[in-house]
Amino acid sequence: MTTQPGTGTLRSRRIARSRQRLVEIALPAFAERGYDAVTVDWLCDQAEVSKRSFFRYFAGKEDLALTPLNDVWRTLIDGLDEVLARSGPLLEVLGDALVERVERMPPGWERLAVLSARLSGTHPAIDAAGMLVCERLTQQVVDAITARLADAPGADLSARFVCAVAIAGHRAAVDTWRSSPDAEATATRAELCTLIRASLTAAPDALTIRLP
Amino acid sequence: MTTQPGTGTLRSRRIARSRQRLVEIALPAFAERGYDAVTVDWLCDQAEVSKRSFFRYFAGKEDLALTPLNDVWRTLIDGLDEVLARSGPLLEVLGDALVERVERMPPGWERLAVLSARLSGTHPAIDAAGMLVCERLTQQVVDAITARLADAPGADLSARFVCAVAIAGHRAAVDTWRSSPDAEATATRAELCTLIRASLTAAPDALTIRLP
DNA sequence: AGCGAACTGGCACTCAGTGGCAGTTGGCAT
DNA sequence: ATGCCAACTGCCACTGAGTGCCAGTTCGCT
Repeated sequence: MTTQPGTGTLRSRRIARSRQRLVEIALPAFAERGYDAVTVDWLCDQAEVSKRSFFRYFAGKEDLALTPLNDVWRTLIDGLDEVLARSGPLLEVLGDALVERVERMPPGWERLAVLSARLSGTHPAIDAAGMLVCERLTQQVVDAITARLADAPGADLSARFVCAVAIAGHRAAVDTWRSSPDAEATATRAELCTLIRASLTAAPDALTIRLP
Repeated sequence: MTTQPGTGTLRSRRIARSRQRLVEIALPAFAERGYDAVTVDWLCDQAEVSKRSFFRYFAGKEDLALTPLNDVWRTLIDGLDEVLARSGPLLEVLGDALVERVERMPPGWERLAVLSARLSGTHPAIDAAGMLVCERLTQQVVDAITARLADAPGADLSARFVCAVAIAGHRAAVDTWRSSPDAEATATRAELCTLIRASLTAAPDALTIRLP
């Protein structure tokens, strides 16, 4: 989690700083020397964190690699109650909420997010770890929706589809975003938000595409 | 791959038999003693296959665990050209093709598929590996569609959404299927096919679900 | 000031997965 | 039938991710 500095207890700030340091060291290193060539042991050395603590901070090496991207989903999951209390088409509500979270990421998020997105493009295992977090979101949304819309038949299935589409739209947007020329230096979160909105508004019609 | 016995060269049949033996030993063992408690080394001992060969046959332990389910997707990917040559709504075409592959799985597939599906429900890492194969399908479909429908703007995005929905529908169907009482002994592929069809026909409307 | 809970580091360990290489075997041309 | 070659196989040593354990530390709270 990219906790804002100056929040919470001394302890939790120390943890947040260690996490941050690890991410800040890891992502450029992955980009430069390759994901596999950078070992967890080396990272821990650099960041002066014990390996044991590393695995207390992150669910694994892949989780570390995806921190910037996953933080978006995680903050969405955290605030899900508020989001699902809104009204309107679920897909729109989720899309808006997603964009909001991206907008609220801490400054400097873009640079790391691009690196993270590139890694997930080249390393299937990392990509898979990313989908896992999304899957957790889906599960939460489905649970909440079945509770809230208990009377509507098939609401759980609908919720699943909407999440799948939201996630697919986000993925498509990120793919485009990270591939823009010189993205690492110049890509902005505003661009990403626009891409997300664009793909999600195209979604409903997209489903009817036909083969000739 | 669940290759039919008696197909191909002597060599490839031996490989297929070794693969099959590993799956047949592994899935019940996973179910009985837990995924983590069953080591690759032990499996290789039992199946009389060297560890080195194990990793030649399977992309990893998770791949082994998902063989029955992944085989469906893999055969779909293999025959994709024929499938995309059909005409009609892409979602329907994909759904039909998916159901066909399930119907054509070798006899006895159900029992292993249920075990596989249960594992993927309890072990996120396995689940993730499963999504990876689906991701490969998506990629292929997107590529093929952009080539075929080069003129239609946003066809690639549409293809992505359709795949996402097809996959989500399949997942939902499998979840229900594997949870039916005594599934391991009694679940049939016909039931699964019905479930898949049912969720996919519900999909287009599902996207419009609203929060109150 | 000092208690208790939460966190930390270090170490040894397990196990998935890989590299390298020598030995074998099936496919195939003759 | 024979023999060659490429593909496959087994074996062994190795790397590196991730975990269990436990004694020591640190912070928050009273």
